[in-house]
Formats: sequence, C-alpha cells, structure tokens
Amino acid sequence: MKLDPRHLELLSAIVDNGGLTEGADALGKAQPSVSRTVSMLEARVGAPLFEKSRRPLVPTELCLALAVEGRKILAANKSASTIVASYQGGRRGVVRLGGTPVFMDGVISAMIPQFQASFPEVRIEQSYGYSNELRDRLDNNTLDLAICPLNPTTVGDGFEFVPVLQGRNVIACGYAHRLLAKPSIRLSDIANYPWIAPPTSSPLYQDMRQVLADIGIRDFKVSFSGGSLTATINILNNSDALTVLPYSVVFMARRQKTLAALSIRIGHPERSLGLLRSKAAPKRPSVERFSRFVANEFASLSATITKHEQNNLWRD
Amino acid sequence: MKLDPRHLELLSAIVDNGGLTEGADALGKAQPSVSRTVSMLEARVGAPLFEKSRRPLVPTELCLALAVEGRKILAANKSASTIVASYQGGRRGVVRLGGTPVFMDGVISAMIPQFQASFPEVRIEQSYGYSNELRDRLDNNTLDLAICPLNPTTVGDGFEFVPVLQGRNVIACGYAHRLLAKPSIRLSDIANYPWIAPPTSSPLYQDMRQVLADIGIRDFKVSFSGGSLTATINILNNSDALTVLPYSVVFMARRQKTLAALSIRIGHPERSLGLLRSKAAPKRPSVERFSRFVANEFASLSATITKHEQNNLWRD
DNA sequence: TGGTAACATAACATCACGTTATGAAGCTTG
DNA sequence: CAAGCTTCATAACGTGATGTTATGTTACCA
Repeated sequence: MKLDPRHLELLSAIVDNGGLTEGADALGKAQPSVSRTVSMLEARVGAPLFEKSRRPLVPTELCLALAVEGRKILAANKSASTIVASYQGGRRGVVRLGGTPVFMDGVISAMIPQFQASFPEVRIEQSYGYSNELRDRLDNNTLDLAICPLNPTTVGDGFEFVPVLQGRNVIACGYAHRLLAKPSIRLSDIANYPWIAPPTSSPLYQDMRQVLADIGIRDFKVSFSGGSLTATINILNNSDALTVLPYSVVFMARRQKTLAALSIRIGHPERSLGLLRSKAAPKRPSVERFSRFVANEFASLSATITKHEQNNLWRD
Repeated sequence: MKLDPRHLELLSAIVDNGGLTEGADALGKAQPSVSRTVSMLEARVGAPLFEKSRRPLVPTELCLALAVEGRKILAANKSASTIVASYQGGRRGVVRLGGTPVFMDGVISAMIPQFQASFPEVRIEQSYGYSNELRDRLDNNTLDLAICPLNPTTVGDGFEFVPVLQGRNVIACGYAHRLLAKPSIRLSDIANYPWIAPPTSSPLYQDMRQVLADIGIRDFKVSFSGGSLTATINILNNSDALTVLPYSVVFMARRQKTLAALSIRIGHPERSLGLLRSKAAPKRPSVERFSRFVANEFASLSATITKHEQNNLWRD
C-alpha cells in the first residue's frame, strides 16, 4: 500500500484546520478537489478516514495517525522550500572564487568573513591564479568569479568585466622603515635598498620593473622573490627592503600596522582591479549576491581611500 | 516555491541509490520518467540538481540538501504505509465490544489481555448490555461486536450470529461451600440456602427461576440481587448463598478458586453464547481479527471443558 | 422548520506521469 | 583508441489524478 505523500499532507491540513473546507483553502485548493481526494483515499485504504454524517468533519483514529505523518511531510516540504528559496535568493550555495594572490590575501580575504556573517550558508571556494589562467577556468566552468587586475580594453569577448578599483601601485615598506621618518624622500635614498620582487608571473613583477625604470633606477638588488604577501610583509618588517604593491593592499594592511607606503608618486598601470565573469555561464544567485557584495565593498573602500587622501591622512 | 513531495522522494532515491537508473527502479518506475521529472524540477528550481555530462549522475549540493528532506518524507510515508497495513491486517484499530456483564467479566475479560499481548495497537472499547440493547447498538453502529447468549433461531435478519459455546448453567456457590463436601446432594439440601438473584434484566434471572421451578423449588429466599459478578462472587464466598451462573463462568473462576459448582444436573436454556454482529456494518479488520480470536479462544475453552468432564475432573 | 454552512457529486479540461522505443554521450577495456 | 557497454536524454503517446465551476445533499442552529 504505497500512499501519495500529498494525500498525507492533505489529511494533516484537514485535521489541523478543523474541517475539509478550511483545509482546502489552507492548501490553496478548491473544496471539491479535497473532498474527492479524501474519498479516493478512503477507497484505497478501505477504511473511513472521517466519521460521516458529522458536519464539522471528525477524523478517524486512523486518519489522526496518518495526519501525524502528514505533518512530518509538510514540515520537510516546507524546509525544502526554504532551502530552494535561500538558493534562489543567493543566500545559499557555493561561490568558486579565484584571484591574484596579493589581492586575495590583502583585500578580499578581509571581506569574506563579513559576507559570511550575513550569509553563512554560502560557501566560498577560493583559489589563486593570474588573469590568463583565471580566464581559462572561467571558460571551462571551474570558476564562477575572478578578481584580478585587467586592462578593461583587453577583456575578451566572452567575459564581462566590472572594474571596482583603479589600478594604482605604491612603493611599500615595513611599518617602521626609516625612510618613513624623513620629511622628503629623494630617489637616491631608495636606490640602494634591497628589493623584494613579486613572482615573475604576477603583473606586479612587470609593474615593479616599470616603476623602477620610470624613476630612473636601472640597477637594483633583489633580495627576495617568489613569496606570498605574508612572506613579503614579514620580510619587509624585518629588513630595510622595499617592494611595489597595490595601493589598496597597503591601505588595508595599515590598519594592522604591518605595511606602509613611501610618499613617492609613481606611475599607475593601465589596469583596473575588477570582477571578471563568463558571459556564457549561468548566473547562480549566490555568485550574483557575492559579486554585488564585493563591488559594494570596493566602492566604500574607494570612498574611504579618497577621503583619507583629501584629509591628507596618509601619514597621520 | 511549493515543491511536490514526490519530487523530493525522487531526489533522495536517486542520491541514495547512486544513479538515476537505480533510483528509478528503486521507486518502481521506468528510467525516462525519473529523468524527465528531474528536468522539470531543475526548470522549476532554476538550478542544476545534478552535474551534467557526468555519467554516474553526481548530485549538486542543493540536491543533497533537498534529498535530506526527501528522506524524511520517504520515512514518514513508509511509516504511514505501515500504519495502513496494520489497520488492514487488523493489527491496529478499535473494537467496540459489548456483552452481558457476567460473560464479559467472567470469561471475556480474561481473553482481552491475551489478545492485546499479540496486538497492542488494537484498542478495545468495552461496554455492558443485554441482547436487545446490544442489537440496537449494533444497528445504529455504536457497537462492532456483541457477545451474548441468544437462541440462534431468534436472531434477527440483519444480524449474523456465530455460536461459540453451548448455553449451560450450573448452580454456583463459594469455593468452600459446605455442600461441596457432601458425597451426594439432595434437592432438599439446597432448598433452604439463600439465593443470589441476577439483575432482572439478565437472562440469567429467568434461567434461575426456571431452574428452581424445574427441580421443584417453588419457594426460595433471595438474599441479594442486582450485583455484578464480582459482588456475587464476594458474597458467595462469605455466605452460604447459592446462585445460577453459566458453566463457563464458573469454570474460569475455578482457577482462582473463587467459585465452585454443585454437581446437580439442571436443564440448559435454548441459548448459545455467541458473537453477534450487524450484517450491514462494514467489516473492519480489527473487528474481524478480534472476532476470530475470541471464537478460537472459546473453541479451546470448549475443548478444555469437555476434557475435564471426560476425566471427571470437575471435583478434583 | 427554515436557513445556512459544510460537504458530496457531476462534468469537464489539462497536465504531470507512466509507458516503450530510440538516440546521444560517458566510461571502460582490450 | 576504438569498440562496446552503460547511463542518461528525448520523443511520442495514453491515461488518470487533480484542478476547476456548478449544483445537489445534509447536518446543524436558531
């Protein structure tokens, strides 16, 4: 005797609402539909489920026992509906996120716990990579969202790129670097410090070479290369070394007093940090929501940075 | 987003059986049916439930979450099916049982715990009454089964009567009555003892008058009347009183040494104890099962009584 | 004893679900 | 790496349960 779970739901609706008519519109159906379904069920079961010839329909004991199961089904169904609604609202799901190491560690990783405080059911699967690799992975759908610096004009056709922060680098140093104490810094001052070079595959590597060339430094000493942001920061704070890092990364690190920037204007690359997505891939709500969140965060980060600059607070 | 509980069952079946095909025949359906239902669900939900282009179909996280609810629904459904099966097998339900007080208390009440040991989910709603009242209540469907003494030829048309024990009365007395010590009892011996009269509405009342008339006792002293079997037994065991009771009742009470019978043959009424039911009423399985049980019990009781008589064990 | 409210019945449309047959695409295996 | 098997998807079709509105019964209440 296989029963239709909807019939059990129906029984519990009738029982719990005290009548066939009430149960019917609790389920959003017309009364005759429910009436007939009950009849068919009684025929199948071979037993009366309600005492007939009683006007506020009185459930049989058998019916009450089945209604208990119906309630369980209704509950499970409701929670399934909630799950689906969460998914559709982007409050549940997975976001496969990729980005360049320095930005991910230096900026994005601070945003994620904030996001997950609001949306704990969204799981972030993060990975690292540079723009070409990220594009590939967006293409073969192993990534939902990439965060990387790109020249907006060179974004491929199949991609959608939303710039969130102007590309701008600074010369970074440890928080207690002795150059920070000087009122003005001359190029000759920085020429002889050792440099930390980003990984050669990082766009920062080219940036650094360009920056140093621009300010006339042709010959420089690389004391360390290939490390992550954490390694770089550790070394900067325990040596005289300098390096080139994105403005936003240094800005964030200032709060923990782990990085500082020299007040030397350097040229900025023709790139913007932005959110890169595949146009072809179906837009999952969780990815949508996370993207909006990150864009908003960067908007307010931009505003904060601008405000700091206006107030000349950079070296407060 | 209201979901069909059957779809959730379906998801859990697919997930738990490791594939669409396996899930399909776990549900007893053809594979294309399940395949299409999944497609429709995905369209409704707006999200993939399985990773496509993978041959042992891999469920999405969303799907897994929904499958959890599906399992709950399957479990509730299964237990509902069990409930119905129990009902249909007569292992669950209600039996509204009525009968004459002496038989109910003296014989049937001993059978009920035995029945319920096997079928604890069957509830017995017992009540007392005499044949006319019982017939009425069978007619207006406030009773499923009556157990009472009837003349099989006078059973009405709408009833079905199954005799289970020959009508036969004995003169009953307390277990230590001094008449029991006498090797032979003469009518004059019993004439002067006080008598306990059954309620006048009881057939036993007429029986007693008939018996005493048959054995030539025209004048007798009624010391107590109107009491239940318990009251009767108590009085019998604390006095010299005598009364007329069904053989079977005295036989059962012997085990507890609370009643005995005088070895005087008396005429038996043209009645049989039997199970009376309405032909019109739908046959509920629990009533069927209980009726069969009681009939069997009486069959073996009859056999036991016969055996005792053959072995002359009556006054062991 | 009406009148009202609740349930049952009738008649009909439709759509999801079941079926079989068949196609397409992964995975496996020599 | 191609063959073959397995697994899933699609197509075409019948049907039955479910929904609807309209209307009939019948229990309850005043």
